[in-house]
Amino acid sequence: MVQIPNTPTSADVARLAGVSRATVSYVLNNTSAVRISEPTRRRVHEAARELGYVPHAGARSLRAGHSRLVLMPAPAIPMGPLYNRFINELQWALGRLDYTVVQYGSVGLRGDEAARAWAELRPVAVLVPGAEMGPGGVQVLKRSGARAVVTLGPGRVEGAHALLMDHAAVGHCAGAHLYERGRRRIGVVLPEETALEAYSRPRLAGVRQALRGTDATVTELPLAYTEEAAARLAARWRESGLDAVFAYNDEYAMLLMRALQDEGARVPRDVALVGADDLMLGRLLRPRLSTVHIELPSGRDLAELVDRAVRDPGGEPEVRKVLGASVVPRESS
Amino acid sequence: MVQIPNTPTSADVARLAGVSRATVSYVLNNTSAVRISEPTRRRVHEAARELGYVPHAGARSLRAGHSRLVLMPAPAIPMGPLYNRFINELQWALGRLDYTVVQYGSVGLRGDEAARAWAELRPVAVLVPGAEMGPGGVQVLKRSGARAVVTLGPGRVEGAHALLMDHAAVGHCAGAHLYERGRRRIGVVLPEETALEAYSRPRLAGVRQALRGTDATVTELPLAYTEEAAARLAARWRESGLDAVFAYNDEYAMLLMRALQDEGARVPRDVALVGADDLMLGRLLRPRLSTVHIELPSGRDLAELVDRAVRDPGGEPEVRKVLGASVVPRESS
DNA sequence: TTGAAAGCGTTACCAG
DNA sequence: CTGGTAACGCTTTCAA
Repeated sequence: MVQIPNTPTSADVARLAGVSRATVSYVLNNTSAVRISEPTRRRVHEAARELGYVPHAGARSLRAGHSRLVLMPAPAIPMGPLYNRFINELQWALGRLDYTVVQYGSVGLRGDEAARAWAELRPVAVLVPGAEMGPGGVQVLKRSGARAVVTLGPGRVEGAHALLMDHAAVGHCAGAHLYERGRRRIGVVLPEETALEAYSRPRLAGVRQALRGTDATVTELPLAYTEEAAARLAARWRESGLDAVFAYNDEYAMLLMRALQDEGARVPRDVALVGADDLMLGRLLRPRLSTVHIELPSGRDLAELVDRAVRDPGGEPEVRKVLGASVVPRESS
Repeated sequence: MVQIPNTPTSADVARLAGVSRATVSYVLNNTSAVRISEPTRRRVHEAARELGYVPHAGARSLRAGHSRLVLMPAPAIPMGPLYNRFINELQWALGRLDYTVVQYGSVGLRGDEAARAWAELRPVAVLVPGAEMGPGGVQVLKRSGARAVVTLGPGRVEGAHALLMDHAAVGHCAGAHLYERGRRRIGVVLPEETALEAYSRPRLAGVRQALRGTDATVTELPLAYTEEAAARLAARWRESGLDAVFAYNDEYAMLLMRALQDEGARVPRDVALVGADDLMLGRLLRPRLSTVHIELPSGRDLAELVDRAVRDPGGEPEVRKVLGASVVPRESS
């Protein structure tokens, strides 16, 4: 007998086990309201295994009126090992709570167009990193059944829970640290990649805030992530008169440190340098790179927040500050 | 009149527009087989916009018998900027072909258990990076309606298309290069993180293959990604008698180079060093780090392969070698 | 050109 | 304890 490779349904399982579809559902979902005899259970499980039966998530959520799907737009730019660990932890924790976590590539869609695409999947919750969603988007998602929308980013959005990742704190740390070290003419590297502006602007603002009311000055230093750009920036060094730089993150800091050293600048004597993200590689430079260590929330905590929000969709949107920043002084500052 | 925030269905749109559900479907899907009057189309679109109607992907695919969902398990470990760009390009290209691409966190599931979880979403195609899926998994996916399963990894799996990313080629390059440079006692760094074994083993094998039949020797150098581990390895340097190292990738190479230099070893005079991945940061070291540049396939090509496979599910599984590797000699070798 | 109805795979209710 | 049945939202014949 040739197996037709049609997708087996619960009806097929029922037929093979000699029971009704309802019974199959009861057995496979361990429905506690109904008691099924042990032999029957065994027959059903056996049949399901034999056919390679896999339930149809779409049909299930159609029937149930809601899914267990948690949608998380994938950030277009790689966010570094730290953020990656956070995401993995979150996925794991949500998995433990029996949610299905899925990352949706948001490339090419923008604004509320993206929200509509996501809404088609009828997620029960949506986690939005960055600042790419407006109130309209939240509206669309909630209207289509999302019981919780959580933003992970610099600001809050009407109707959504917010995990405030205030990158100004990162800049603030760095600025205060450099001031303490006696630096007064401070440059701040701004990556030219526009996708990073959502983070670089707040970090710059943080530096400014830390130095407000002091005699220190802040200079913006736009920089593309290439050796040539770094060399050009370093060449203008002496005339700029800066005595310190906060370099957005460790990668830009490493790039700039090299270029400065090639120009003959002594780090930290002539110019202090601070990065951010606490990458392993920063420790390999000579001098070792000072950096701002960033603390993300634990994935378990966020998973709990999501779960609570899903269970109580009416509750007030929760707003929580979650980004910890602290200077790790090493040798470059 | 208070809007009940129930998610609007096509029936609601039909009611508001004063037409039948069928008409709504025709209009919103631009069905060419049926001609709908312009005023009606307008009324339907208007009603849909007003209600914020978003179609239910699950219901649609239930009816259609298949989805437009392409599933891609997200690798548990960050794969670097190169791989990231490849993924983004792929998503964009598949999006152009009207597929919905989704990354499924595979954390905590393993083997065919994962395949079953994926199958619940009834994807029309599955792209599996790494070597985590066996023939059983492919079977499960195909049985549940997947028209194409494509593996991106070192080997091929029965029943699946394969984009062979032969990391032995990376090691081969490096080995041949070091031999050409006159090195004969060659160490190969093997990261201790087990998740990387799928790549480090083939790279080691490639080095071995490049040196087979020569007078050169190959020594395995297990190394954890910490400064201490690197220092320990470097301390055993003199006695080991090695004159070259292929360091798995640029990050491990940078770590080791630093440790070796701190031990007083001169690079490349005493020991040549080659990394892989061609990271920007490798250029910042002194000496500049030699590396193996890896060329991934274009996302557009893969998107086309997927599309073809979906349209012709019966076709022979396609097997294609797609990983280009070439040495970028700089100053460390 | 439009409408009625069937059916995709599930599960929950209600009879037996 | 088990089975029939209806309903979830959508598309697609078929009939008007």
